[in-house]
Amino acid sequence: MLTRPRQYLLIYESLKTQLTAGVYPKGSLLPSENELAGQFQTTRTTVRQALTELVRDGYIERQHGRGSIVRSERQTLGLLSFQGFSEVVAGDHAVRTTFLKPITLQDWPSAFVFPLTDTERVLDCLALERIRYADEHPVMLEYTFVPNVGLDDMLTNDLLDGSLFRTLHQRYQLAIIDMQQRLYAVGATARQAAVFGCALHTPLLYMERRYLTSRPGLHVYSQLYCHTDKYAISNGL
Amino acid sequence: MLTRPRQYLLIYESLKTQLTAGVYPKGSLLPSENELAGQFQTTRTTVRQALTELVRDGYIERQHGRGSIVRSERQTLGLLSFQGFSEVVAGDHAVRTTFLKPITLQDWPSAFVFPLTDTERVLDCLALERIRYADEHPVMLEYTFVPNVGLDDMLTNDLLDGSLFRTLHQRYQLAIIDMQQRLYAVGATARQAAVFGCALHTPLLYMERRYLTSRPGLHVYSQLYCHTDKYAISNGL
DNA sequence: CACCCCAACTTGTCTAGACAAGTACAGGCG
DNA sequence: CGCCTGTACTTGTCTAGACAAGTTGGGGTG
Repeated sequence: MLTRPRQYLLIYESLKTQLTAGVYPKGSLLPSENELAGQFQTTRTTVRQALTELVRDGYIERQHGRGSIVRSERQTLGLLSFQGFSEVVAGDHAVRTTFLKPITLQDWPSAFVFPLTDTERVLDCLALERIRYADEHPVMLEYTFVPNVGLDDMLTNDLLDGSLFRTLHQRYQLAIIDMQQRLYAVGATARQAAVFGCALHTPLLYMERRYLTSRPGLHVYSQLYCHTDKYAISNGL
Repeated sequence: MLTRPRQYLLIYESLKTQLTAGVYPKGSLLPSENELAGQFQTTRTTVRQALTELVRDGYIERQHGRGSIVRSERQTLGLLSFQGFSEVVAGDHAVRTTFLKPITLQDWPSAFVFPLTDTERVLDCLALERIRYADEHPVMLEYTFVPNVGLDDMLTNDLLDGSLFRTLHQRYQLAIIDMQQRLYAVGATARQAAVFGCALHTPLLYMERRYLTSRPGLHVYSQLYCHTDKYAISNGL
């Protein structure tokens, strides 16, 4: 009564598993149809059926004469993608970051808007307060909190290329793998109006972001206020 | 130098012409694959390639053991979840959607905020105007534009489970694989204030979103206004 | 009449090839 | 050095079958 397993689905599932596991980097090529046919002991037709499904699902693209190109490493990533500040302000603008105050080592804020994990609660945290400029206009006010897992010397060393995420990744092996956020529109407070040079109650974009890292139970948290009159917050659009 | 005409495209065009001319009544069956192979002096494989294209374009459905059915009405099923509205409003809330006006088939808006691809420019578009409610409070005003790739019967058929993305994927093989967006905070206009029942100039979150699909050069576009006083816009946080 | 079973027909899956057409790269030529 | 060209490799199209599996309808049986 068992239904015969369909080969092209087996191949499809196998490749999909590898793709979501990140076995093939984005932009790289899958093995050719002939190679796959050999690996799975079947014909090119059947392999092509599996590859067609992967195209339909958006995992790969195909290019005549070239091969099957991996389109995304992890289809499971959320829709709201995360990027650094320089990729986030729409268009080609000169971006710059200043610190409102030096990085501090402190307790987690009381009444923190994010729930902490048990791992994080027993640690103190690094706090960053930064202003981001596009073409010398202040566009973003960012408060960032990082659990202090041996990051003490970040207090004295500069960030690599000015990038927090690059520093965490290259110097501390903490990779950012996903991001969750809540979005609000709010009216500017007096302090924010002063920073952005705008009127009181000007609509600001307010984001609460939790970045998931490669270490379970460890996150980077950010609260961001954005002045979007001149510059949108974007990801690739 | 003439490129050899591709047989499956000839068959595809021939059938499409007959379908749009109403040669086959809705709900009736096309000639079987073997009959078509005979008519076009080719093999079943080639005929199947043409029929597969017609399914992708939404002209026909296929039923194992029965035949190729000319599209008319459709049933509801399936549970593929994509990041839709219900997952996007933070927390556990009863969500509901209403249409401000019926879905229309129209030209692309003049001065459209999104640049169109060549593929899209030659098509007309489906326009949706929807209000989203959380716990019976209006929280989102959404204008969506979909290039009309054989989606005409979306004008008369309901969305599967009320979900546009689910409908596009299951009924039209259009998978949403990525999203790009620009975010702004803006003050509510009179019209928006009326929809949300808020004061004029209340800060609203305004998003311009481009959804990439599994078909190159085809996108779904949305402009969204969100009232975030009571409900944040979130993804998983 | 109601029911079941079987035959004929349909689409789905798969094989084992062939040739066309696009791509990448090394090697030779100017 | 720059350019072209040939070759190996890739995907795209197509043939001529085979068997599996789902649907339909007719005929026989109770």
